[in-house]
Amino acid sequence: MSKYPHKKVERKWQDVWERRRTYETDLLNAQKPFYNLMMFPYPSAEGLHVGNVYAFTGSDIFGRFKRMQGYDVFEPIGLDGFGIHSENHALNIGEHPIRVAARTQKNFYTQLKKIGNGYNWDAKLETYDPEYYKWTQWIFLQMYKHGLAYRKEADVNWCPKCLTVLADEQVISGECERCGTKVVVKKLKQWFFRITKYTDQLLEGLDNIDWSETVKVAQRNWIGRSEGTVIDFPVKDSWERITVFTTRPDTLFGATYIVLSPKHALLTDNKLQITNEKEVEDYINKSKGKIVEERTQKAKEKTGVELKGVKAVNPINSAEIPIWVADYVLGDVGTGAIMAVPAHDERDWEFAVTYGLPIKMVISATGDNAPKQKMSKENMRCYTGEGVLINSGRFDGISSQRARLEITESVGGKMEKRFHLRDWLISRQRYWGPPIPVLYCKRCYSSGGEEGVDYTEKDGEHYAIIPIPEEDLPVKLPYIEEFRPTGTDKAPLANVAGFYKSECPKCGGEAIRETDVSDTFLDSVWYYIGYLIFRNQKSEIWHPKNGWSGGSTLFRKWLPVRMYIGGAEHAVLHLLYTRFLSYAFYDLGLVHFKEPFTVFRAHGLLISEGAKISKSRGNIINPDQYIEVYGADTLRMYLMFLGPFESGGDFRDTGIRGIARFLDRVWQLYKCVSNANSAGAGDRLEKIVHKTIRKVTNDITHLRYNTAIAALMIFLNDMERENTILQDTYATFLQLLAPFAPHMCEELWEMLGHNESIHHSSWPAFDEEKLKEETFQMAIQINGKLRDVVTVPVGVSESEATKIAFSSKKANKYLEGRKYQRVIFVPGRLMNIVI
RNA sequence: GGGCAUGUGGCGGAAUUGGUUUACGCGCACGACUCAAAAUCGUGUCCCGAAAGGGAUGUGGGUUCGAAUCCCACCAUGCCCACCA
Repeated sequence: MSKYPHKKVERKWQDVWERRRTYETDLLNAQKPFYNLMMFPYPSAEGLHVGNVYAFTGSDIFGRFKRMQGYDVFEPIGLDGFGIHSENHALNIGEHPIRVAARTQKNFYTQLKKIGNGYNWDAKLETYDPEYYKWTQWIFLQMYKHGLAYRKEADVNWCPKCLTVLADEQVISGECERCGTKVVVKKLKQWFFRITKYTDQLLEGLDNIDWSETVKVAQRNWIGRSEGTVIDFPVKDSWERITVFTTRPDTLFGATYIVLSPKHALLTDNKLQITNEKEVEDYINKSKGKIVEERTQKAKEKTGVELKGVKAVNPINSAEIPIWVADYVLGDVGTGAIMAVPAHDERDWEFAVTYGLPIKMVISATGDNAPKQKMSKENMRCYTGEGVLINSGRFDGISSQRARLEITESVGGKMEKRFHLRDWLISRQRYWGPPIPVLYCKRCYSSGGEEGVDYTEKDGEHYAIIPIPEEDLPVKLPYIEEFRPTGTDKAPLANVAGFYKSECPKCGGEAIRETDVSDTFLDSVWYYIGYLIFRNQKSEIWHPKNGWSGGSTLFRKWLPVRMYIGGAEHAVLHLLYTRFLSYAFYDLGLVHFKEPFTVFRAHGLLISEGAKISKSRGNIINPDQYIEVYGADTLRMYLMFLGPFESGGDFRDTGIRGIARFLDRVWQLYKCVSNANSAGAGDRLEKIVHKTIRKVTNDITHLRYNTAIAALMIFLNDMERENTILQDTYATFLQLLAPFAPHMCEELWEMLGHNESIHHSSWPAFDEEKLKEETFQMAIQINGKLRDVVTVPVGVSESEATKIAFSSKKANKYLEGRKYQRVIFVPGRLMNIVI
């Protein structure tokens, strides 16, 4: 047989699979549904990179395995093509996003087909398809109608390069997640989703889902639960009081001053009647313009201004302490005000040192935390740990922990849980997204007072918010030539009169449309449901005016997703938002489950030559060239062989030859296959067959593809040592290899005379009985060191094993006739003589 | 600064979860085939040592008959988050 002709074989089967609809699933009549989902990609200019191939292949192997185990596998694919990412790319190359999308879509699907994954192409979707985003808009309306979407003015993150607001989750270390530009704060009216209503549920739900632990931890951290106390500090000679939140009420005696955030409500209209109003106002204005990064930079010196002519009173000891305003205190964390305890908080320490404010130690470190030398003024440092109270009046000597409760109680404080998670800002002042489906009507505002209608202010005028009626969806994104961001806080659509001028569906009067579009992550919160809807979109039941009522049978059969595979970088973006929406859908009676993904596994990161794959490093790897030279099967297997799927791998193309060699040997072995089908007694390969079935089955189940492939290599090595191979043995081998190398195995399977696809054959079963060995290699150790290895019968007794061990020449050399203290016998494994 | 990982040959990585360290593959060396090369096949390949033997899982300690695996400290690398009161 000549060399394996990968091009011919792969093209042949890709065509046949498509023609025979090998991987399409009858969603309504499936008996054993298994929804195998992979995160759909953002399309980019270069098309698929090898990292995508890595992720998709790992997911596809699992799906193929489940299919062979008898499940009806639903494995859909689509494109997450709406959003800033795609639009920025279009801007970069100076082409309209609609045209870019059309081109990349074609390219992507062609590439995806060449990898040979078993997708349900019938169900494919693109988020920029109006048939898709009419549902994205419908979801917005459901959220709005149930009070989960609202419009409010807030300090928001603004990216000066992308010229749009960003969600908190999209700001990384003060920089825009997409373009790396430093983010500034702006006060704008924006649309939010009320994710904070689900804080507790989202946190608790994590305990009951089978997800990669790293992602759960990331979500817990992002939700950021902290327990503390809310304490009121009265303002001297005033009715006002300053409420602070602290996790360390035990340090209350050490509070030597109060700090208000520049955004604190008490600072407006000089409510505190301070004497240096002008100075404070200047400071507030200055801090407003600061970019987020400048303010959060740890090294950055802290600044602030004292509020003159006013003092706060520490409720525990009636000490009068100064009040400051400083932008190291954030307006949207806690209560926007803190009690500063410089002796026990690093930020307060830094600030107190800068401005010469008093520092009072109230916690003394104990035990292991205790300082080696006695603290003096000179070597004094801030201590943030726990300890015993000092300088705290009647609380002296008690532990931090106890003091938290007792001090809280004695000042009438309230224990409270606080969370870092804040509502999700979903409006974007961009073009390439689904228009938010609401109208603003002036006349409905004037007629006023109607129940269930919200009012808002826009450009200084008052309007009623009128949701677009469901039957009018989608609100189509119009094609406009001038799609560039405007540079103001308005979206490009705000310049398109033909779009925003509209008629109020309620009163028939003039109304204007919302011109912002929604965040990309809203497109992807429901796509796993979208695949089911899309598959059936021709039916009349699938119209937004009917909601999802037509889906209950389908939803119950297929959801939640049984296996979801994707990147861990979406832990607090896509994965948290999706859980949130799913909880909301449940409450709105739209779905029957709360958690959307029963199992989620984060695949590892594929790196190249030790570095993260990125355009700037110039180490992008295009899979096409490898598919061209070696074939898709080889590339698939090579990627999976690099290391455990969940830890990623380093792509060095030297190793790919090894896999190419392996597959070619599998191909060559075909000529050694005998016509005989059933094993005679004493088939030397019987044991390895069953061993490999067990190993590969177990490894695929746990996504340990690298060791599954190693086991198949061992199997091949053993087969090659024989002159002839039984047909059954070879067929079993092909079945085990099929999820990894689907094209070649299909071809050889057909050559063996099968008419049905190998991918619909049943996964081989192993027989425990056939795995039983008669003897094993027993290790003989002396004091835990290996001295000899002997072959002994499997059921050997301890006394027999002891006899055998002591008769070992090698072992005896070390015993030198000495008496042993005892022996440790591990059945089936070893004998350890302790001397 | 916080959280989470990881550290085993020249390299990617195995190790029945506390029991024979280095499976499988790459690379390398030698050999076969060839006029030659490539491809392919075969043999070998943790380190020191002529051998007997000894030493090795980032470093140092501990628990144990026995530790890559468990505990403590330190070092290094990677990822995520970060003025969260």
